[in-house]
Amino acid sequence: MAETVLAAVAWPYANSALHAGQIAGAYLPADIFSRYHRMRGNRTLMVSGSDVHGTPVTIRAEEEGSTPEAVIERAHASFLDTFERFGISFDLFTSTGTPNHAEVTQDLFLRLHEQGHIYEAEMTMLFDPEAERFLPDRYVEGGCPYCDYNDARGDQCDECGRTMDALELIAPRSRLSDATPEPRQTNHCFLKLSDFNDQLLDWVDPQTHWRPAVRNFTLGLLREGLHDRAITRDIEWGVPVPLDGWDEKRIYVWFEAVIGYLSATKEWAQNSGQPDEWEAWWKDPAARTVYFQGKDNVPFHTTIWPAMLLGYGGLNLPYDVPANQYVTISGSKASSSRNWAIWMPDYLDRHDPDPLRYGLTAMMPETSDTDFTWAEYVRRNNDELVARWGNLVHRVLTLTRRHFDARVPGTEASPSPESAALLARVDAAFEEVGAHIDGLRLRAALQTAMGLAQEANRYLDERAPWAAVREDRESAAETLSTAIQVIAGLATLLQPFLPFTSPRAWALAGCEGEIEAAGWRRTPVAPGTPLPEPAPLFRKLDESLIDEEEARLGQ
RNA sequence: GGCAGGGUAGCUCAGUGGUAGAGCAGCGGACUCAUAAGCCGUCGGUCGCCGGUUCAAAUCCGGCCCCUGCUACCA
Repeated sequence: MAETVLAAVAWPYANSALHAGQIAGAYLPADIFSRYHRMRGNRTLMVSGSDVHGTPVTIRAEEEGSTPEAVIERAHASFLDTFERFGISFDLFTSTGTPNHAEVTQDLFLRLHEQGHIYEAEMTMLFDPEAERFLPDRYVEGGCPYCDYNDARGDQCDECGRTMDALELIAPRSRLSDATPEPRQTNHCFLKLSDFNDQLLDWVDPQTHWRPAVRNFTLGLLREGLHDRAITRDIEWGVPVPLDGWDEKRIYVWFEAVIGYLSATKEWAQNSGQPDEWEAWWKDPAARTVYFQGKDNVPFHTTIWPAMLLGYGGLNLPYDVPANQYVTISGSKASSSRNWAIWMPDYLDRHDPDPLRYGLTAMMPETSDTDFTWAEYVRRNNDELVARWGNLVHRVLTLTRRHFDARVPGTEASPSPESAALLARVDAAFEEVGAHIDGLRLRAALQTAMGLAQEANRYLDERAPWAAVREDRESAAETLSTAIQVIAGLATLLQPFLPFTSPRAWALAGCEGEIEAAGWRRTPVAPGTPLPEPAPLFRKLDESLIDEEEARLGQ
């Protein structure tokens, strides 16, 4: 029976391009997962969008003498371009700036307000008298109250690592104007998270299929007890608060952005001409909603968003939040300010998408941080993609072309035991790889598929069709025909991971039509099928690339 | 400080009670269809340290050391 699956992917903040860490953390796993489920014939929807509100966008616009709209338009276009060129197959990548999103957000806000889960209260915030605006904690700097560091940020001291309240800073100053911020009382709406603490504990505790790090961390938060949080701000750039007398304030981004999963589904349904279709993912209890995130986003998706959903009522809670750990680059944490990152637009201008998709999947940080190095990237490309998989395809097809007139060889002989065994292994791999992908064990899934390429190479060496063709043409025909079937199967198994090169391998093996439409199964290729001229699937990379790319880091 | 993850062959890592594994690097071999790729064999580890449970521990328990991340009213 077909399943219903929603891949809800992190909303990137619209003030810079995407880097490889974000891709490995959320977009690539979501894409592999979604491609697999589509091929399986499941009702699959993958959505996300640009997170466009909040202070950083406004300030960026001011620095550039531009407008928030211009800043986010540029970022949004960059995201779309990256997804297109890297093969991240969203069904909808929208933005939190749409009228639909504002509508859905306000509906949710009002319902929670009516139910008493949102209340109003005074709070103290720091106000910059020169810039005439309230300041987020990180826009205030000053002396750290715990150590003697003088340039601590209002949320955390970079020197000693302690977190603090911005009001604790010694001699605070605004990062916008250098003025001394003054504490001011201001009225805000608070989400009563404490209402949901017990319900959330009861819900999270049995989620044993969650990754241990995600579940344990969430249980820790809940056992400490959730604090109510202000969900409005004194800013102009954001979704208006749908209450009388609140014209000067906006709904705060972290409350609003997570609602994007729901509003994006609704937008997709409207676009598809069936406005009620969104309910398939949000109201059918059998539907699975999977939230792809980096580990820094776990609290929002395992406590705050579920609390909002519980308060609203009638909508599905997350099925899983397979948050990934971080990818470090050559041993150091990625950093925009130090330009220590692999920027996707930059990468895609110089390299092919599949080798990076492969490399990131093979080292995906599913349980702990992992380190990306260009040396490992080149090695995986040359040893695994070129030598193991690409070469398997190439050697089989060139042999067939030379000795069997570029057609899938026909054979009278019944398959040898080795051939039957190999085909059976490929067929069995569909369940095995599928189960790994469905369980978000993507490294294991890819390893299983690539292990078959190695088996196929071993099979070829044992059968030696290049020698057999001289004394036992039937045997060579049978071997090559089998190898072509195996290649067709492997192309399908690898399609979720390598969507650019797998269709080419599929076509080289004589398959016709769309690989994804053929479904999650091995497609047989009939004897006599003409084969196209073989061309390498991957380019072997020169070692000099390592030094060139490393030299770019930190520049 | 608290919490979490990790410390296994030169390198990157898999392995959660029963004679230590993979890939790469090194060495050797047979082969020669292929982007000199592929295949086979081999070298190589007191599984962070100490103690405990057990017939049996990398695997369970306790303590300690080291690394990384998180610690949410940043987005």
